[in-house]
Amino acid sequence: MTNKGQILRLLNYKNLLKHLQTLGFKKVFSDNISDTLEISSSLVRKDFGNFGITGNRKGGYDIDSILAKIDEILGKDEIQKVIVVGTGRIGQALMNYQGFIKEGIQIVAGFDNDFSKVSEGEDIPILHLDKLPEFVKEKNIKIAIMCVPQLVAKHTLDMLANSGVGGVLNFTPIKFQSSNEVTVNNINIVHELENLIYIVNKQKTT
Amino acid sequence: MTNKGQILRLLNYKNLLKHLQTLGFKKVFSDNISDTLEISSSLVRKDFGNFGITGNRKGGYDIDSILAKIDEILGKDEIQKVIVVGTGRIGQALMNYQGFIKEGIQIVAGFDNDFSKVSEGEDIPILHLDKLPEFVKEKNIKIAIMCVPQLVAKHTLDMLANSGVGGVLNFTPIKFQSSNEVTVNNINIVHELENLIYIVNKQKTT
DNA sequence: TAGATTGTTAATCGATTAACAATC
DNA sequence: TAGATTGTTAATCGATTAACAATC
Repeated sequence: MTNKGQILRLLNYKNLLKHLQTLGFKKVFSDNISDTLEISSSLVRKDFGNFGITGNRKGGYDIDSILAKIDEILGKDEIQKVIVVGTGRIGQALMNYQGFIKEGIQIVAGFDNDFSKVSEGEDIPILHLDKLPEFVKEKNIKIAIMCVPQLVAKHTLDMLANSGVGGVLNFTPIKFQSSNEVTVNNINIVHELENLIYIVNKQKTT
Repeated sequence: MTNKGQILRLLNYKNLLKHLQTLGFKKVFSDNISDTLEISSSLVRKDFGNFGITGNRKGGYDIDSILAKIDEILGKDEIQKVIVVGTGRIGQALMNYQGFIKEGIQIVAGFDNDFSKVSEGEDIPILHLDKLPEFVKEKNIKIAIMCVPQLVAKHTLDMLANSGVGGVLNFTPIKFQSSNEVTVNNINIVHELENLIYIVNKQKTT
């Protein structure tokens, strides 16, 4: 019932509706949403239907109710603890990214193989990789962001899976498949950029 | 003819084939590729067909030829100059990311609104945002990575489009639509993480 | 009521896969 | 030749959209 893009779409609905809320709107029609997000109003209504969000014929949907329902669907009742593995530039940038906390995501620690990076006293401590399995088990960590060098990516992923992490957001250039133990979502920044370059160059020649 | 995921798939083929090349392989069958990448061999052959990559019945495909062809398709003959707009933690991490250059992508400058960030003498200079339009025109920049705060994202995108940039890789949380002037590819890290959290939490309860 | 919007079913669309003839 | 793989067409699949009855 839930297809791949549906949750990402739900998050877009959420962003838009929160914006409308700050503008003082109470009600919204599927048409309003479809105009802004450039998808059909049918899809908006279908998504809402799939997730049990109901409206009033003629009256549209109540923004507060949708937002409450979306948060319920996403399980926003408790803070999600996330670790960052690999504290190079990108890892550190993500550790300190300010956009997570208001979505209920808390980066609780970084991990690195390099002892000189270790700094246990900080707000968000950086611990040595050796301590990862114990930390994950003790704190019941389910989600990790992986920003390690390509060469150790496979090994790191295995370590995460063996420690009980269930989901990994993978920023390394290696594309991993999800397994029974661990769901991997791959973000390949170089590929995204190359794809964009391709599109732009094609446009130029058309 | 070229559909949305096709170029990203081509980049995955490239990665795999380069790996096979280092292992000493000369030939590859569509079956080999499909096994590793978890797509059907039909799709591999169809992609190759669409891009004019031909093989030999029985003999498979020649790895060197495919790689040459892929680079040709991607337009890898000249270095792509890219700028980074917004030099916060993520912007700076991307400016210094080592993975770009071997794919022919060169970050030529960063831009920031904050004068204290400006440092023109560096390897990759950070210039003030005011100098962006002139820089883009002079150096004929077509691609920008945008990592500015949400509040100035819209304004920055407009500035980029007006300056002649044709493609923007957008890391801000605001989802922009592509227009006639500028193609925008959005990467929303928070949404990717929330999506992953959703998947992992659902698995747990199933 | 008349008009407008939801909820839902059927139609469409596009991407992927299966199947198989051609052929090396 | 016999066997295996490409190249390509037809079938399938899933997601999105169109359409419209129900109804506020």
